[in-house]
Amino acid sequence: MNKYERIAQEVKKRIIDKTYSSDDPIPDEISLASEFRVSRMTIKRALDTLVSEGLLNRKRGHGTFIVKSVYNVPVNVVVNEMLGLTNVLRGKEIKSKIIAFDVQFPSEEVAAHLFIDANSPVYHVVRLRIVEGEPYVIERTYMPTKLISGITEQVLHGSVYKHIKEELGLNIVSSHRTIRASKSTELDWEYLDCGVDDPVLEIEQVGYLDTGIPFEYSFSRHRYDKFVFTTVNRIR
Amino acid sequence: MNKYERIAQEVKKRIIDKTYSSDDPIPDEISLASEFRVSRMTIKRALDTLVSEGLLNRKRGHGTFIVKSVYNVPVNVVVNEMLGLTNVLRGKEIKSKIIAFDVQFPSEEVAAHLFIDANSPVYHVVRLRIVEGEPYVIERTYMPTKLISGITEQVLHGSVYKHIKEELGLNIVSSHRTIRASKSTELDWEYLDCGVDDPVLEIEQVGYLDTGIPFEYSFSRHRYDKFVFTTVNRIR
DNA sequence: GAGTGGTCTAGACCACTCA
DNA sequence: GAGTGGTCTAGACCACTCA
Repeated sequence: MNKYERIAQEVKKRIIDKTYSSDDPIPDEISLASEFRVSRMTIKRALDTLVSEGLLNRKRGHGTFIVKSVYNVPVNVVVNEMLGLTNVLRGKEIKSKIIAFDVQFPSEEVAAHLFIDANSPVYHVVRLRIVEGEPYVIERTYMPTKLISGITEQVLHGSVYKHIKEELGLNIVSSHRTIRASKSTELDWEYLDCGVDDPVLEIEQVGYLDTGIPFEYSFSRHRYDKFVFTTVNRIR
Repeated sequence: MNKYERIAQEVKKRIIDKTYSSDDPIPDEISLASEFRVSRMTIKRALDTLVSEGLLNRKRGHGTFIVKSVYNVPVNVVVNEMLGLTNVLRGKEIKSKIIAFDVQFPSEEVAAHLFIDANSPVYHVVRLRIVEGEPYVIERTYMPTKLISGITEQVLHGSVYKHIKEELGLNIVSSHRTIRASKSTELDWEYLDCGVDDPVLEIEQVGYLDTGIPFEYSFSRHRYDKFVFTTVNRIR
């Protein structure tokens, strides 16, 4: 682990166990640098990560403060699903029901999002993910067969992300997401076990490899009464 | 403007006008440092901002690449509404219809989110924001009267954020948001002019001042067929 | 082995806040 | 004026990628 990660972790610990009171600023950067025997830039880097996590708040000329709401941590769920469900819900029992699995030519929309032409085939997968026996999400995913090869029913019953990383040796680095409310459809009623007039929280996502190439275009549909999406925004 | 902001802007320009081809890496950090006559750390800082905007992608030992999807920029809307609608939609005609405006004791939920006790009064405001003649969003907002004083109908017809900044001299720095799909209610049918079985995209938000103190707790409800929320995620 | 980005240093000067 | 965080420098060493 890097110095700045180690320091961020330690400061986070001190915030949570109230070694640092939320009434006063935490120690200034120069003191922290001397305590941890690192340069001030490294302290700054460590605190940067805590600021972006929403735990700290800096005020030039004044100090670095603990965000008051740190203590009521949200219960939410849908936040880093892009690492793959298998990763996010580690330790829970995850099952997948394959609703559709075929290869097709991409629609114009799919081709545009995956940055491929209309003649490059894509996998089309619809899966219901079941967590601890409860229907969790319906995922509709498109992946270029050329880039993401070797998808089988067996892979689909496990983790596609693991297959991409470990079998194909590719690195997933980022995703662009669009979140919307949607009317529920027959598929939702049947598999998410939701009411006919229940809405659905849909997350549209394009996932990118470290090469900058998109590897998946997907739509994840969640029950409106069980899932929310959370973010921290910071004005600069 | 700082050096790193200026450089980020210039590099962004070169990406968009294709001075840098998306097939090759952009120039390495040492070359950029020498071109802009700054240190490598400053280049790094400039590129950091473009990486977090989703335009660039770094690969250690290899180079810095343009994310292919840069060229199809999304049309979306709900992304930085926290700066206040008046700010985000600058130049457009924004009207506000005040549906409710009163002072009340906070519910347990409101008190907890605003970090106040049950005896501290809060403003309770429900506004319909109308942009270019179209209903845009219904906002239900709670603000502690002690912290955010001087709210009047006149302020509510303009920008509350402007009031907070310019009249009260407070600095808004961040917000925590929860996004969900919700069933529409009578209020939505009436004011958002949506169908009885249309869902609504709701954003729950706690806004923070630079002191770390929450100043508003709000719920913004948008038509599901006109609004989406977008984010960029990056795995570290 | 040459070239790349990642981390880190030990300083400097500055802008801002508060007393 | 003392104390704080913000920006920036000119280097160093390292881990990783590719040929």
